[in-house]
Amino acid sequence: MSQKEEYAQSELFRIRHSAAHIMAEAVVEMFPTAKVAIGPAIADGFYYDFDLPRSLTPDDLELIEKRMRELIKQKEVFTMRELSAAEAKELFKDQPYKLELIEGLEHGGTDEEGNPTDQPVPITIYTSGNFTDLCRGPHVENSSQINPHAIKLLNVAGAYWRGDENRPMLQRIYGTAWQSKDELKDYLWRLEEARKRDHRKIGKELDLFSTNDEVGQGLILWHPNGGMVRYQIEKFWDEQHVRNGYDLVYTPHMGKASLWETSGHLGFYKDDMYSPIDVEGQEYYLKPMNCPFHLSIYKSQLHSYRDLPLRYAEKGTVYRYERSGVLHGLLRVRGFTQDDAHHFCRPDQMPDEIDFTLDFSLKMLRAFGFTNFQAYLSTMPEKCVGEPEQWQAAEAALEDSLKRLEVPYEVDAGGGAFYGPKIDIKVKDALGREWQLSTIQFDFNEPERFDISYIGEDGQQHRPYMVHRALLGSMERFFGVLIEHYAGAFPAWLSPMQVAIIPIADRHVEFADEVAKQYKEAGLRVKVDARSDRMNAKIRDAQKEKIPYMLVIGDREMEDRQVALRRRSGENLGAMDVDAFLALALQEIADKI
RNA sequence: GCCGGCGUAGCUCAAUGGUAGAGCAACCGCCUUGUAAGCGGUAGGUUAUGAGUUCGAUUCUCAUCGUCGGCUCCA
Repeated sequence: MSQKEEYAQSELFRIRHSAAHIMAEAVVEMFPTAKVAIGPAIADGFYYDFDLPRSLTPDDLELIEKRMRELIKQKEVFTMRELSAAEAKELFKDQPYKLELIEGLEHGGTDEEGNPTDQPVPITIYTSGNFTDLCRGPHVENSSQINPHAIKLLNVAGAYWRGDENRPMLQRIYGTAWQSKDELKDYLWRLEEARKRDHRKIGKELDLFSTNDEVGQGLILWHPNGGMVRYQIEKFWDEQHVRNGYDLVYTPHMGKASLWETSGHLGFYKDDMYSPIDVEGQEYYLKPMNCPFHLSIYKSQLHSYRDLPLRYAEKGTVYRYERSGVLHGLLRVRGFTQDDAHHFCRPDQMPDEIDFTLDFSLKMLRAFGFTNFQAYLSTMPEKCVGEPEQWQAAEAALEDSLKRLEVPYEVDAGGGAFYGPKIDIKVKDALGREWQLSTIQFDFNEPERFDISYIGEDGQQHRPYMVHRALLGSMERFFGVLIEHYAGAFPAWLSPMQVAIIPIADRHVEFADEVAKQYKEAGLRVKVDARSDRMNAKIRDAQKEKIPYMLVIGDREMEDRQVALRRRSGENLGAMDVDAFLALALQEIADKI
């Protein structure tokens, strides 16, 4: 059973779903002309969509929440009744959204949660207190099972009816509900913690990156500190790729319209691409993907079956149109650098190639401190290109690799792109949140379109398998996730500044400079805080900058040519020889801790 | 793009229909310091941009831009 199904059957799910009804009751009481839409339980809580005569304010939420507590205390009983479509339509005659749902239930279509239903399903209503809702349940038996001190309304947001931007905009109230007050407290703490770790906030505090009105939305400026982190990531990435049989390639930021016609992007991806640029009467497009260029490199010469597999890797910067409302810090931008690669292999190499790719992917992610993975295998959709045998072989290879490497996974049957099946890997961060990073996708479309081939043992042309993969996803997104995972306190190997040397008084600065010079020559990123401030102030500033090592130098240290090490954790290791610290730091950096 | 909120100094935030103030940061000076803020001073703003209402707008209205929470989509 998937996590989702398990949740749907849990007590907590019923509590949240019921809380949504109680909330609707309170809202309808407050706005008798309200039209109600849908109100499901979701991860960590619930929501309900309403069509209301005016916009809700935070004050309204408080009133509604207060009223919910009163209603809960009235021990409202949830009673279910099945009825005919005609009866239901009469009952909800003033509720257009409900009528639409009833139509759907009657004829098949989609249910309350948007899942397709093949055939007419029984129509049920639930009544609690003065509120009756079209609903298939399940609910708690009565509202005393909802803990009035474990619910909280969180925010209001606009939401289209059925998620369709051509339909009316409704007001959605999000709430959370738990079994105990402590669980609620814990959840609110997690929300607060997430706010503190927000990469946009930390990005500003640590001067990592910014965006700028004049530059444009969704375009990231990497400041020196962020740039250093990125440089370290990329250096490691390059080394690992070269060591693992990749060829590094570099390709342009734009290409002629004909290239994108060949690749098919102008057919199926045009909405995500920017308007063409006119160059001497020819149309060029900024690249939304790197594949056509890698395919063009592949095509630049003949390939023998002996040359395969070939792996072209590139940190390729792409541009995709994103609607202004969806942009979000580093996580959703308009220009970003994918850590992209395309593998070309023979059919007989394909399973090993997938094994390699998944294994390499996990090793890379582990190097950055991620240890919890969840994979999603998406298989053949109804509308697709390629031969069914190819799909089956590819899906089998993907699934076998997941099993062999013991990655927990769920299958999204029919969820693949039209051009091939894929594995998406999500990592869990320090707060237990999931982020999608890696993706390993087969592509049965572009090899055809570009008509790529290799010469087999038989002297004939054969079509290779092509796999598209990104491990970190994009540098921007990955950086955002790293910032939140570490709350800005990067491991030493990634820290923009690794060592802060803190002379206690002016007379120690000269020795501090000497030590700094030695460390810099050994490859450490070091600064001397020579300001005339108190040592305490310098420590405080270094802590706020999240510098992993602080070295205090006073009379005693200078006398013995030592440094007193204080770690970012607050741990004070006392004085040690200048060389001893260097060895320690270099070791920890090499170990990526 | 759409619905709603927000936009005041580098940062975090005050204030008012009569042209703005604090803390931190910056700069200058004093202090020469022992594991998370020593003290004093100086400077810094066309209150996002544009238009309108008004004797007067930073405050009210509208538009634009940006941003935040969502819808949709995804790296």
